[in-house]
Amino acid sequence: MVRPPCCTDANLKKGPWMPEEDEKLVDYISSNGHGNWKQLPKLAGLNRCGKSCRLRWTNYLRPDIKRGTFTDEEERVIINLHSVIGNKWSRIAAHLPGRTDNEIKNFWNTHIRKKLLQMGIDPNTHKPRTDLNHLMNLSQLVGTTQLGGNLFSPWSNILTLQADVSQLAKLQLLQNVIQMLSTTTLPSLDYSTLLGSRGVINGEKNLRTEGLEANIDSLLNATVNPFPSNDFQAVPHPSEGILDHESLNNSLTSTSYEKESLLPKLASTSASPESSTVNQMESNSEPLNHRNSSSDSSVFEAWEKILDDETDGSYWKDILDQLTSSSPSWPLGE
DNA sequence: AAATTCCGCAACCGCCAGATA
DNA sequence: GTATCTGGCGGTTGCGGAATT
Repeated sequence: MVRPPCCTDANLKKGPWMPEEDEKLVDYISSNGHGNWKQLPKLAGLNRCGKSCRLRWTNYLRPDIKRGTFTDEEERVIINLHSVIGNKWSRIAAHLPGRTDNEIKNFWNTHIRKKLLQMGIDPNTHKPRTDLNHLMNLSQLVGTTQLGGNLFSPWSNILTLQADVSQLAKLQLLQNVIQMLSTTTLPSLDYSTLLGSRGVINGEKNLRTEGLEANIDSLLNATVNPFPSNDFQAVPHPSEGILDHESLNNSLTSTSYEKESLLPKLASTSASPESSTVNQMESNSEPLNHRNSSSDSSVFEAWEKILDDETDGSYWKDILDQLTSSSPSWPLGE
């Protein structure tokens, strides 16, 4: 069965809306509601297809639309939700009153995506970019002649530029983490444990008894702000795993709700007052910082220490800023 | 000052899922 | 059970203004 296009009438107007068209649409919906979108244009005296009217209304004319730049908080919410559910813009929009899916989608594509890339984070996976080309390019750009088979030597070259012992230690750690990320698969987040441990949704729902049809959006509310900092932060704690859609669904469809999480706690990556919410929730429950990999523990511990030291949450930004200033043509693009 | 390139955003397109006859 | 309709969603396009050369 092949559906005909929604708007087959070639005489219907397309393109930007005129103020008088907007006025007609608003007037009609204000007094009659939108009802059947297909009938609406005719009833409202508009030479547009219903779909176009619906889009204009929902994305622009609706009275509860919130316009203007996105706040840092909104940005964090978008990033965190995106890390969980991906490009589900309407679902993300449901968590941001007054924002439309289209607006969020545009904001993602024009701002956040670039920002993540500039920070060396893959906007699709929300993981640090570890592709070899990226690192090899970096190597070439800093003029190294001593790769010596060590794929991570670019970091060392940068270190010589910085000549900073503190940075050396941090970058050494970063190297270890990247190496680990590139050679091992991060454990999937046991979402049910996470939720249980956080006293999900103010105790309004007991997921363990209400079953797996649990309201995913409610779950998302509980994880919407894992990086409670005033600074932009998208780099996940290396030990917290990625809240990808698959693992979310796996957790939601798994029957092993009682299994112990393999993951360390969801680290608050700053010491900002806002982080107390997460910390409080964690303190009310079983600690999640159990580790089953002793070989990784030193890296994790060091990482946590660095994060603890980074009270302003700007560690990654600083590092990347320094890297980019050392190498003006740092390959930021894809 | 003019030409060109870049960027952000509104709008369109095609597909899908749910509702209904 | 099936065909059709409608609304909704996500990806993409193209225009207009800003920035750069």
